[in-house]
Amino acid sequence: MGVGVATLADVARRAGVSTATASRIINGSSKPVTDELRARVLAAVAELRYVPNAHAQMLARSNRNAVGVLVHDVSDPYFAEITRGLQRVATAHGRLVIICNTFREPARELEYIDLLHAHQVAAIVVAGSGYLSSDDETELHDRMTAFETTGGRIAVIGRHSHTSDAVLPANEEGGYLAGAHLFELGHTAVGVVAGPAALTTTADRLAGLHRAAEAHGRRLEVVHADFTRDGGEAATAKLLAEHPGLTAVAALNDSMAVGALAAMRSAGRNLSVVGFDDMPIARDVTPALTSVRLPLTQLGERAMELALTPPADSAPRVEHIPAELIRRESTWPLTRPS
Amino acid sequence: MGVGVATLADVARRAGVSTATASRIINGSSKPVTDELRARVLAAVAELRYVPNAHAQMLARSNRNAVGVLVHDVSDPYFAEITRGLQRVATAHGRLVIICNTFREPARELEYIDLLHAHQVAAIVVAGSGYLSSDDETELHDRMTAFETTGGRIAVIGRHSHTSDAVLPANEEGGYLAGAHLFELGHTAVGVVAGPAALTTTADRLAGLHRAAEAHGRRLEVVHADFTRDGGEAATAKLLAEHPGLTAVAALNDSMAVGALAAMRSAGRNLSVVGFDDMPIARDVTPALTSVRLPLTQLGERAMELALTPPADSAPRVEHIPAELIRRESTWPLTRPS
DNA sequence: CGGTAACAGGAAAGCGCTTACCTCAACGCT
DNA sequence: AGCGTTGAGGTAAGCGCTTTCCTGTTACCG
Repeated sequence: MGVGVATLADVARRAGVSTATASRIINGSSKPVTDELRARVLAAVAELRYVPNAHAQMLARSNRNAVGVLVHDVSDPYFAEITRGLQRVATAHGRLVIICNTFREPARELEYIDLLHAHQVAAIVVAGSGYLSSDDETELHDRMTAFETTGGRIAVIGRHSHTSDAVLPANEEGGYLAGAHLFELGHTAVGVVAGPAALTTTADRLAGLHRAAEAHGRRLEVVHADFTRDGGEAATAKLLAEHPGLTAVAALNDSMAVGALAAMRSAGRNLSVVGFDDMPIARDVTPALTSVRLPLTQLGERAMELALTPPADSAPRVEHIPAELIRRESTWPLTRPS
Repeated sequence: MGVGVATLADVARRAGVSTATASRIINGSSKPVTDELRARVLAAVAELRYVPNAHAQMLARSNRNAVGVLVHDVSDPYFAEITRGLQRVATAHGRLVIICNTFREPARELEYIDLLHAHQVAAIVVAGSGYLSSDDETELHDRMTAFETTGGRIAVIGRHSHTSDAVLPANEEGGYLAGAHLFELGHTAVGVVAGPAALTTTADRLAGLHRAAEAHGRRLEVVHADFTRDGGEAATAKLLAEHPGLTAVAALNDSMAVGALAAMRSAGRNLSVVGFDDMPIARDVTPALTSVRLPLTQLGERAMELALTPPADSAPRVEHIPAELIRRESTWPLTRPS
């Protein structure tokens, strides 16, 4: 057993057939072959522990069978959930999924787009908020179209695009739902624990919140921080200190909401809080979080479906995924003792 | 711009040079080239938006530059954390990471091992508990050695292996820590919310718990369920119903511990509970979970380090990663009103 | 029984790169 | 002047597969 990998030629030689025949048998081609030879080749494959070189295969038959996925961080429950949906349908289509974590660094996004392009993936799904405006964003757009002109398909999730298929969660509407809920409970002084200002997700959710505020003739106190638990804790602490009169806060995602709960606990305060995304953790904290649910898995599924389905015509397809308010125990009418 | 992808030959033609020269320039080979030609080639690359075909490259220069990772499910916080560590060091070594979710299905593990093998990855890291005994396990072992004889390297995390490098979390010791903690607090009737009995992780942690029980002359009531929050809730409900005298429970991971908290809440009971893994959620539930901490990220880092470092000699290397008990508010002395 | 169609299998041309080897010219040396 | 060097670039042989022809058999038909 030499150090070299066994090749098709080795198998063919051992079975006393041509590489053509060996290839046909191994791939279950439609060409008819005697059982005799089939057996010999299969035996050789087993004995040599032959595993075909995927790169050579890709090169020879120039079909693309993998799909790439760009997410900020699969470890983040938000993206984990989306990724689950992506994987499900990709696997159902027999595609291999290559996941790339960009950690919200535009440079990494560019790098990965090229890398996936180089690997001849059939499609790329870009999940996650884009930036409101930046050179990187247009550069990214460039690379994406370059990929598309080679026959690759692109679908984006929660990122505005005028050229690619997109599936958009109802961030603005969800923000409105959260705001309306709080105002209808009678709260008049509400704070917002927002994510990074440059992200479109933050902007969209905030817009919905502001629309609700205007509809009720109120205004919001907004503090920005990272979309993390600790970010939420810090932002809430700041809100509590600077605006003691607040009776409710809206967090732009559940991680931040959990942080908000922690901040309130340390401050000995007890405001209503509404989260966003309805992550699994929402029902396990105390009080259980009222939250705006986004069907994340479905978001992923739809996106992958778009990416894998050839477009009917050239116009980019857009799908909107609705949001829904899930009421739990973290919000209550203003009259209740705070 | 035809539908076909631009190739090196296209670039060379457009720049009026040979493909050899083009290749050298693009890859920054050491061979000297006039600035004139370099400029022409680079211009052609830009104009054609040329991106080299990774498969052709892999085939030509037969070096392996990617590494594969097999995990049960990246969405699971436990594996997400490990994966983070794996990625960090892989990226530091300039390797591309291919993540494969096996969803604890042995068949999928086999499939992915072959797939990674076919893709000529430099190494494979298998993360996650193996099965106490099964045909699949030996079959898996077979494929792994097949991969290794072709020059690939393998490292496993938390899975016993006599042939590959391994990094082992202190599951048994951690179990002992959890048990000892409870017994030292005076509890005498403790239940265990365990994961699937067939997993080595369950077996190891349970072994530690039993060792602690014996050391204190006690016995444990064990119920098995899935390693999930819902599994933990169900198992705890069962425990509560069948053994009303229990005053404490040890959950074999934090997800189950969270489920245990939920079950106790619905049952109106209030026992001490100790979790395992010290996931981020541990500090955000009420009461905050006492838990056995395993440095998961480090586990991943060490494993990738082993996988990427050629072994000094042929003997498999084994690293042990210690566990530590983190005390929070979910455990208390028996004397306190339950 | 000659002719043809269906069959089994092989030869070889790529797929898009990298790289060992070769060529050609200009240069410097004795 | 003759010759070995060196510099700059090209030629072409693969890397390991797939697949399109192409060849030699065998079976079947009138």
